[in-house]
Parts: sequence; structure tokens; C-alpha cells
Amino acid sequence: MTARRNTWQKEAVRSALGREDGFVSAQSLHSSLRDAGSAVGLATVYRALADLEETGEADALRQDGESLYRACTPGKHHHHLICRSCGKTVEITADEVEDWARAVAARNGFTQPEHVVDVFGLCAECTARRAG
Amino acid sequence: MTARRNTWQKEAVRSALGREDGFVSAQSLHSSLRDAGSAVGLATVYRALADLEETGEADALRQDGESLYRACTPGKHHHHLICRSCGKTVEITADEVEDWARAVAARNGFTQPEHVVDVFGLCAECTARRAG
DNA sequence: GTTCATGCAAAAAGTTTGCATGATT
DNA sequence: AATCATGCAAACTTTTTGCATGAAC
Repeated sequence: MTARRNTWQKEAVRSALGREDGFVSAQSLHSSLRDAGSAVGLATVYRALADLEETGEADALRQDGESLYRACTPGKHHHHLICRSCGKTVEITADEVEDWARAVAARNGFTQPEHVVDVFGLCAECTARRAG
Repeated sequence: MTARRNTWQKEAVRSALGREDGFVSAQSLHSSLRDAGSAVGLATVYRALADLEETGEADALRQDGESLYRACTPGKHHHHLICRSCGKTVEITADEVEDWARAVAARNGFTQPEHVVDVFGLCAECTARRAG
């Protein structure tokens, strides 16, 4: 196991990501850090996020041509329920879906199944705001 | 209902997309058309694909920073089983997953749920090729 | 004849990379 | 002291946009 070095930049990214509520882009994370006085290079933010994704500390979501990241519970496979208005996210686990994905893959002769499951909707607050 | 105009370019894109087996990028579709003698502008391909997605004639899939498109059965919600080696895709319908998504959204106070479900794996051929 | 899609080229947006420097081990 | 991450800027990729022309209505 090739251990990566510990740098305050990487830690700053990890911590800033943890402070966010929903998914954030690398660019907006970079701005936040810069505004907060932690001048970390944009390239470093990208590199740190790629590392975090690889180690399972963060989830990535490609959307509208950009990658969005969010800190996540490591080691456990899960999905997201995402508000398409305010961006609020809820982690959801879905054993039924895991089983279904495995079954559907097998039925079609596919092996080594992975899956991407995300549910988008309007959260309670945003629903109320629109109704009101 | 504001109808769009019919142009041979739009028809060429629709038809080229229908001829593909899996998901293709706008760029590769543009190359195919060009190689086949149908000189359609790249911007037009992008615009046509956006239209097709909007009318439900095509599915889009954002991956690795690019959008991939595929002709699909219109009007019916479905998902994809995608071979991550050769790109072969199978359309799958999943009523259980539809129900689950709706339930999960409701349980968390979310309304108007939409979902993204894709299963990636190795298709039978690619599995065999690797084993061999 | 008017409207709107095309095509080109330029711009925009997001991400990656090369290389010198300096921090981490 | 040797290694490897950083930071900057430049390169790259994908997608969008402005505008003149020509096709569709």
C-alpha cells in the first residue's frame, strides 16, 4: 500500500468538504477555501478530490459537464436523494436495489456489476416554498 | 406546441444515433457523420442531440466530463445495463426500482421524484475474453 | 417574405499536465 | 538528503454562443 503524504492542503480540502451540506464542485470548494484564507491551488483541489474519491472518503457525481463531490460515510455503499432546487442531499442505503442490480446483471450475462442510483426530487422545504 | 423545423441535418443525427449500438459522444457521432459523407457541423450535432433528449427520443448519460447519447424507446421510463469494457448497452425496465424510488423520496419528504439508475458491468463477451 | 436552423469560428467552462520549487518523510 | 506534492500557467477537451448566410415554412 503506497501511502500518500499528509499535507495541510489535503486536510483543508477534506475538512472543507466535510463542512458542506450537499454536493459541491471543485471550483466552488476552491473559492470557499480561498475566501476562508486557505489559499490552496485549484489543481491541488482537483488532485485532493480525486484522491478522496479513490479512497472512498468522497462520492463524485458528474452533472452538467462538471464533477460534484461530497464527503460520505466510507466503506459502505450507498446512494443519494438530492433536492434539485437547493441541493440538499440525504444518504440512503438500498439493499433491495443492490439485490435487484445484481439480479438484472446476472440475468443478462453481465458480471462484476456496479451501479449508479440517484434519486432527485424537491425536498420538503422547497416543496413548501413553491406551494406557498 | 412550438414545432421545430425539419432539416436533413437533424434527421441525419437521429438516424446516425439509431444506428449505434451503445452510448456515443456528440463528437464521435459528428466524426461518423463526416466520414459517411454527411457534413454536419459539430454545433448542429450538439443542438440536435439536446433536442432529441428533450423530446425523449434519446437518453443522455454524463460520464468522465462528457455527455453520451443513445436512441431510446420514447415515452417509457427505463434504465441501462452498460458494459464498461465494450460499451454495449441493454435497456432495462424496473418497476421495483420505480416503486422504491418513489417510496424513498416520500419517506424523506421529497416530492416530484426522478431517478437515475444505471448498472455497469462486464458483458458476457467481455467476461469471456478476460477469462480466456 | 419572414423566420429560424445551420455553420463557422471564437469563447467559455472545466479539468489536466509540465515543470520548478519547497515541504514531507 | 531524497522524494513527492504543490502552485502556477499553459494546454486540452468538451460544450456553448454570436453572427452572417441560406433553408424551411
